[in-house]
Amino acid sequence: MSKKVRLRFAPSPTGGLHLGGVRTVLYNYLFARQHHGDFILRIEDTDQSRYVPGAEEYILDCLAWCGLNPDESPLHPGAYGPYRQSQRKAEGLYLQYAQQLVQQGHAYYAFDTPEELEEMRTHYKTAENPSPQYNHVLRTKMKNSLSLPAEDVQRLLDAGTPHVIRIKVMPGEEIHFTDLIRGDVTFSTNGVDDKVLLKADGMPTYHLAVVVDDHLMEITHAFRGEEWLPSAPVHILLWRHLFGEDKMPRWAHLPLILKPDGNGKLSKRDGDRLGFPVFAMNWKDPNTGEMTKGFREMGFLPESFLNMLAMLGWNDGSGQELFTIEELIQKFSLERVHKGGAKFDFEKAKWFNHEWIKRLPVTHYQGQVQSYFQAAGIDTAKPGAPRLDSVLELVKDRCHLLTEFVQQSGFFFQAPDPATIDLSPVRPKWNEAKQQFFIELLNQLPFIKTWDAPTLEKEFKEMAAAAAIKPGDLLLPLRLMLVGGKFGPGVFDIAALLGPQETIHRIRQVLGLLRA
RNA sequence: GCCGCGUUGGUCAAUCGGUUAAGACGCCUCCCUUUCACGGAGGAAUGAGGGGUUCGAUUCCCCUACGCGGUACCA
Repeated sequence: MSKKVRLRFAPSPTGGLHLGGVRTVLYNYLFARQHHGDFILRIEDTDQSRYVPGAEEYILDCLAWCGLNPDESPLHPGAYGPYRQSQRKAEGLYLQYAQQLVQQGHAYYAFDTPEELEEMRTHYKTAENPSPQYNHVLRTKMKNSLSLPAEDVQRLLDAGTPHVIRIKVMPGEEIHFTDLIRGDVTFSTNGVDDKVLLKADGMPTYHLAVVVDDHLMEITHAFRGEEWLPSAPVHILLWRHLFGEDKMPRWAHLPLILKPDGNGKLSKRDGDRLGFPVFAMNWKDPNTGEMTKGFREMGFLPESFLNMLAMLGWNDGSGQELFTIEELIQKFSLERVHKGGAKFDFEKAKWFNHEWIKRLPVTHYQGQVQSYFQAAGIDTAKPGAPRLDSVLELVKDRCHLLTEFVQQSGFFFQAPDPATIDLSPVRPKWNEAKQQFFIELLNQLPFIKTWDAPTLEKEFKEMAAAAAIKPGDLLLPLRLMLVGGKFGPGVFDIAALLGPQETIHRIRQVLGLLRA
């Protein structure tokens, strides 16, 4: 009987949730669900200097919006708590393992101050080696329990001298592991430095924490961004010394999401610069007060957001691009995840959203659209107004973003101001015959027995024929009267939803202007 | 610099040694629509370079180039 599959997403609460982070969550979630396992959220708040209030709650909110709710989290603890590393540190979880490593001879105390480290780096920096590492050769020249006499070390320790614990990496060894996406990856320990495991403030670094916590939480599979690949050997060494390499979770290093122009990781700045969101939801930096737009507020459906992210680095090989979350759970496979990074394409993202707007029932997103109307000061519920769902149904084909419903259908609820309508497209060709036609139309409209689009169209065309005017010459004026612009669904569909009273009212208003 | 990982159209990408190298987004043309879209039909556009291996390489191997990531008491 194999162990239950358990995966974790371990963000540090330092700001908005990046779309790459959401994709990592998604892949975690899909894999966990597919294997009937657990998906865990663990907060990596080991850097107190980067603590941002509200960030953790924000991450939870983003996951909730996406529907990627963890089975265990700080809010819903399971049997493996606590789920914040700061709390785990308070329980002394990390210190004991760090000390165990020192006792085993796999780690050591280092007393170098930040200034001394800085000095070392500038001192040993050369053209060939711009970033000297605290490693097996340099550690002999530094202040640590390997270079200092035992008595000195004990004295420093007794005096409470600030110190860190570093891993002791032995040179000349090949470390390799099998990445679930990349296959065999090999490193030489010669290039691995003596990473700090436990900081002077007693907090573990990511390196120690991720290993200890993954073990204690019985994580079986660990997905993370490709930027972590270079530190994998440190984690493997730690696993070997602490818990046994065979107990280590299977690693998968996900490809990066790149900026659309040029190269490099997609950053919040790229979004600002190019005009698209990078965070899942609006994020307001509590320190600067700066607000960064999110996909949700930009008018994205969680269904399309996830679908789009899933396809950024993965496909099922069939050419299918539209997937429900259930289909993704069923079909997702790490073997089909790309190795190379993918440039983010906002146009394609909007296409996904458009597809989902079309395929989902409008009632599914009516609430959110309603809030956009509200924000625009448009009351969709005033007496006599068309039903919002009918309106949305009619215009959804032309909306890529939920926010576009306002521009596309606002006129249903708020009559265009006749004074501001641009009548120039019809004015030059306006004549007495047309004027008469609309006067006659106004007279006939109240007598239409069945107020629906087909009937209206039939009546309208019959009248046009009787007046010997091409219907085409009358449609644009009618559209301008009802809509206020050259856009929107079929005019008769619009009139049908508007109802007789409002239709007549709008025609009359503008007709008066055209006569002048 | 060093280490690691990558590299099929503008972008996302299929192909797991033999194909006219799919499909999608975007772009262009046409049709539909007496608005704008949707939809439909077409079109332009791709294997970084060089060596091997092989009857045959986009596919396997090596080198080069390029890109990215890492090289913190940040994650």
